[in-house]
Parts: sequence; structure tokens; C-alpha cells
Amino acid sequence: MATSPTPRAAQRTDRRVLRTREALRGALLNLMVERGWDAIDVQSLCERANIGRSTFYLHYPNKEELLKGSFGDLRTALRSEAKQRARDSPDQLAFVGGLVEHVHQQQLVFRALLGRRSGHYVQDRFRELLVDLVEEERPAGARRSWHAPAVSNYLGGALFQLLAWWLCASRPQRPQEIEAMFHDLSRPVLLRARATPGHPYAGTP
Amino acid sequence: MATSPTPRAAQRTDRRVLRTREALRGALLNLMVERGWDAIDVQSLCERANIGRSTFYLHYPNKEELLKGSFGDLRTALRSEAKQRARDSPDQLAFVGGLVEHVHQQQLVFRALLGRRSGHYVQDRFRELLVDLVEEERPAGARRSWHAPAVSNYLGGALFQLLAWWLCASRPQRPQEIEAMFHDLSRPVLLRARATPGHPYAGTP
DNA sequence: GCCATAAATGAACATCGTGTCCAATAAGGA
DNA sequence: TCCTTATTGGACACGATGTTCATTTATGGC
Repeated sequence: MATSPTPRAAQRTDRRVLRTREALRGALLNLMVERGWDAIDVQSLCERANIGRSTFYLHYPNKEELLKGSFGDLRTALRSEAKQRARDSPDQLAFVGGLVEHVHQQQLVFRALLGRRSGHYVQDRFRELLVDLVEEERPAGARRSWHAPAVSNYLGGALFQLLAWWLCASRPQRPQEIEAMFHDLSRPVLLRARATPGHPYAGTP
Repeated sequence: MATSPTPRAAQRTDRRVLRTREALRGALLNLMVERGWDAIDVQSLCERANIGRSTFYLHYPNKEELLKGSFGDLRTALRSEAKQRARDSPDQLAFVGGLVEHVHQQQLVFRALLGRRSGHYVQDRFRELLVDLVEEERPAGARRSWHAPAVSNYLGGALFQLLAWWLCASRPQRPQEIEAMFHDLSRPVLLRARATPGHPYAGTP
């Protein structure tokens, strides 16, 4: 039960559990912005959600699992938005535009996600998500050799850090500027990665 | 006292405190590799170091501060190595070679530093360190406009994630391959960043 | 609408890690 | 040697975690 907070089927019809989980996710988002992941404890989570503490453990074994559930939502949202944008424009990494815009609109949440007061678990999953999104948008032909995932990680890490820098220092740059910059810096990376289908990085034994 | 574990002067001559702090740093490294940052508590730190628990608090207010001290050492080590390499070769980002080699030799430690069982605090400081190293090696002329730090963050994040991917999936790539790949992917980024001294990312109002 | 089922509640409990304090002891340095 | 300073270990209060249970309350099938 506690391990599958979002079963794909509507097997969960009982409104009570829906309300409870909804409230908990709201409280999580709320407190994340307010205090940062580390400073959240189950106690305050339940208070904010107006829920008994024992009820929490009826749904999730710990706060990490609650986050995992909520994160799944963000993941699917970003992914579908990404796919849509990918259809509209044939450019590689088309999802970045939507992502940056989304991050900009939800500044507070993402600052909590990426910032100094975030948590290791949160950041890792977000970084992983970015790398995945990059990976998915790269043409299948470019995925042959070992350095394909390396390039995805390179770009994903770069995107992560660029966003973190943008958000956490509360820079005045507009989202379009960030997007343009990322594209400008990444285009040559993609071209170079595509142009070398073999094993170009053989090193010097 | 506890806030300055590495005073630059030899004001601390008492061997007892030196031994104690030495032992604690050793234990930290040891347990970091063995369990990961999150799973370390002061108790086991002291046991491993053969030190009374109350003694720990005589030196550091918590385990984060102990880490901060140990991290300072790594920072200066990498930095001096970076400067030396930078003199030997005129390439930008010359420090990467030494870094990758160092990471390779100390695989276990760095896997603990970057990996899934690391901690938010650890990762953040390491990422920050990489961004700083990139920043320092970039020519002064390229640091004018707002996007200079953005480029440094881009590259630092990319490097971080590339290393993390390399280490944590225990890829068979040799350090030279990783270094070559990073340089290959980053050279166009540096060129592009240098070629546009103005505000090229104006966006579309 | 009734009722069996399932969820929510709150209080109590054991457990663990933290950080502080202190008196006694051991070791260092001049 | 002798004074100073670090170490020691045990006790303490505190706060958060996760579990259990008897009781109350809401839901959905009939």
C-alpha cells in the first residue's frame, strides 16, 4: 500500500485516502518551499496536512517515499510537456524551453528543489530526471557507443547546474535568455557527439 | 576552537589535539567509503577513531563541521595541483587531467563523495569546488558579462555529472578517455563563450 | 437508508541519535 | 617537576522515528 502511492488504475476509489494523500503532497510542497527538505519532519508534515501522525505511516513508511510519489507527478508532467514540444519543433533538446519556463513560473518550488537547503535525495532525483530527458530526446543513431550516456550526463549535469545557479542566486535573467544560452552552448556539443560515431576518445596508452 | 580545525598558524602545538583530529578525519574517510555520509553518526565516528564521544564535541559542534575541515584539505590539494598543471600546459581547463587521475586513484573515496549514498552537503561542496576551479582557469577577458559565471556553472555541472556517471556505474573507461571526452565536448563551449563578449543571449521580448 | 468494511485518530510506547555537563584522570609543555 | 590543558565516560534532557491498539468516523456496495 504504502509503496504505491499512485497506482495507475483507479483501484483506489475511497475518497478518504485520496484526500489524505492530496493533503500530504500539498503540505510537502508547502513546507519544502518554507523550510527546505532537510528541516521537514513527519510531525509538521501531518500538522500542515491536518492529519494524524499515525495516519501518515498508514500511507508511507517515511518522508522519502512521500517525496518519491510527488516526484513521479512532476516527472510525468515534464515528460509529456517535453514530448509535445519535441513534436512542435524538430530541434534537439526542445524540452528545455518548456522546462525553463516551468521552472521560472514555479520559482519557489524549484528553488527549494535545487537550492542549498534541499536534500541529497531530492537533488539526485531531479538530476536523474534531467539526464533522462536529455537521453530520450537524442536521436537513436547517436546512442550507439559508450559515450552516448556520457554525453547525456554531461548535458544533464550542465543543465542542472545552470538552473541551480540561475535560481539560487536569484539572477535577473529572463527565462528566454537562459534557454538561449543553454542551446547555444549545447549545440556544438551535440554536433560533435553526433559527428563521431566510433570511439574517438581512445586515450593515449 | 571547534570552528577552526585548521588554523593556518601553528598555534596548536599540543599533540593531543592533533592526534585526535587526525584520527577523526581518518575515521570520517573510512566510514564515508564504508557506509556513505548519511549513515555516519557521531557514535561510530568516535568508535572508529578510538575517541570518547564527548571529546568529539570538544572539537567540532557536529559532523558537518568535521567534514568541512577535511574538505578544505581536498580543496587546497586539488587547487595547487590545478595551478601546477595550468603552468605546464597552456590549455584551458588543464586541471581536469589531474583531477580525473586523482579521482581514478581514489575511486572509493570519490564514489562515496559523488554517489547515491552521499549527502547533500558533501555533493554541494564538491560541485561548488568544481565550478570554482573552472572559473579560476578561465581567462580574465572572458569574465566580463553575466554569462561568464553561467558558463562556469554549465561546465562545472557537466564535469560533476560526468565524473559521477563514470564512477558510480563503475564504467570501464580509463581516466584518459574521460579527460579526452570532457575536453572534446568543452572546447567548443569555451570557444563560443569567448567569441561573444557582448550580451548575445538577449532573448525575444 | 443500512451496514459491513476500511480508514482515520490519538495516545502510549520503545528506540535511537544528539548535544551538554561534570568530576575525575591522563598527558603535554615549560 | 608542576601547572595547564585535553581526554574520558557516564548521566542527562530532548526531540524525532516508527509501531501498536482500541476507538471513532466515513465510505461505498447493497
